[in-house]
Amino acid sequence: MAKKNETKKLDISTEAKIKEAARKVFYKKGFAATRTRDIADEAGINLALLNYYFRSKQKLFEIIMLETLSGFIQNVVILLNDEKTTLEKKVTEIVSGYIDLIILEPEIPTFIVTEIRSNPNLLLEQLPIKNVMANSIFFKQHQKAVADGLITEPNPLHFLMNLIGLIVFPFIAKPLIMGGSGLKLKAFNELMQQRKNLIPIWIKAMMRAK
Amino acid sequence: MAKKNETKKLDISTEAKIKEAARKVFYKKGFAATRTRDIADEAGINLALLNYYFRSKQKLFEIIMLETLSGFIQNVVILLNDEKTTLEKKVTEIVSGYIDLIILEPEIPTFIVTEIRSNPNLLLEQLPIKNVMANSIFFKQHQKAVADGLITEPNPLHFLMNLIGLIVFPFIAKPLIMGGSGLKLKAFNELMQQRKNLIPIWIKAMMRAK
DNA sequence: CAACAAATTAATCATTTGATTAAATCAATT
DNA sequence: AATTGATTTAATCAAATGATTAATTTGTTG
Repeated sequence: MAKKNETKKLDISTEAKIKEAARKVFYKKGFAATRTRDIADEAGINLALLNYYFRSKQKLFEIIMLETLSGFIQNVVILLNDEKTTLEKKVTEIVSGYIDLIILEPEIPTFIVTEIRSNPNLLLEQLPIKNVMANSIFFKQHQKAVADGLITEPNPLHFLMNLIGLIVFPFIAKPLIMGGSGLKLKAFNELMQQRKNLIPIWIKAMMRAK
Repeated sequence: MAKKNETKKLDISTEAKIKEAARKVFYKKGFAATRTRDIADEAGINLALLNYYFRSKQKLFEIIMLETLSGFIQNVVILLNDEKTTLEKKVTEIVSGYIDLIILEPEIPTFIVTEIRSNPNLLLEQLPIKNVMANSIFFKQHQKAVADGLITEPNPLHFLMNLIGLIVFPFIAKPLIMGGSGLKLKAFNELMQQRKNLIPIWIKAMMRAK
């Protein structure tokens, strides 16, 4: 076998081409509906090369899935563990960061939702979100805000579900929203941009409600 | 051909058995990952009977999908067009109705999201949500509440996205939430039950925020 | 019961699809 | 140029899969 670094340029070029094609097709259609031939065509390579570089459709998928999941979730985990930011600041950063990210890659949320359904265990146990979350700065700050009477609902899961839901749900329901309202893509995205300002205001109001 | 009513009992029995099995498997795995043999096994019938009664996997799927979609969406459309209820009452009814419904059939939201991705046009154009929505009582009530200064954000789409998102998102993200928090199903459902009371309070607070 | 249509089954088909193989090409090294 | 190993291709395989067919069973009607 050739050592990777001796032919790195070419390796990266072909291997990366396949990976990018796979990402695109998997994002759009999901694992079950994706044909390895679709990926090969999208990448402009011979079908056998896919198996040459990645052994199987499943293996290739797992690479894409793991990269996507960790990129998407670790993002928020890091922000939630920032000691230097207030709870309020965390909210605005998460909202703004996620909305921008999802507008760039709009298929990711639905991709994650769809594929985790088929295999909840495998993928979730790879990522140590459980421990990281339980000891997060966010949880401590939330707890304190509850103690100080600034937040009514004591369960931080509601806070998180609401925050992420308000951000992500419109993208997941995008086809329904666009179809049901007649909005075009540009108008939809403008609506999402508005939410960068609106969601933090809403969250603040919700959490104080009783 | 025998007329349907002459052998109705048996027809319904077998045909319905297949449909119920199809619903179950499609809900769980989605169209692409479902094998007609899975459905046949689940229904306890011979594979050929599926095609005998429904002509093809696609046709059978479309029946299930249409029933599911209209059941799920028409539900809210009707509530939104009730002249006799206030905006506030509409919120509590939608929240309560949907959460109960989804706890009974937890795979529906993800099923809809997944399958509309593969075919946004076909299915949405079958349902006349566009017209019904634009002229809904809800829209008028919302408009009035904005004029009266009771609601800050004038776009009713934000209202709807927030309401439905707060209800539905936790179910869509259920595997992630349960995996990330360690909650068991029963605890998760209790959390959802809490939200029947919480969401209306939150919505009210959000809509008045500025 | 005879006759006929409907319902059901077992067997099979044709395609699709993920994967492999063997040969060909390319690129670097001597 | 010859050698060697990595990369790429065309052809093909075997299994899976949606669908059909032909025969059998069941049920109804005259």
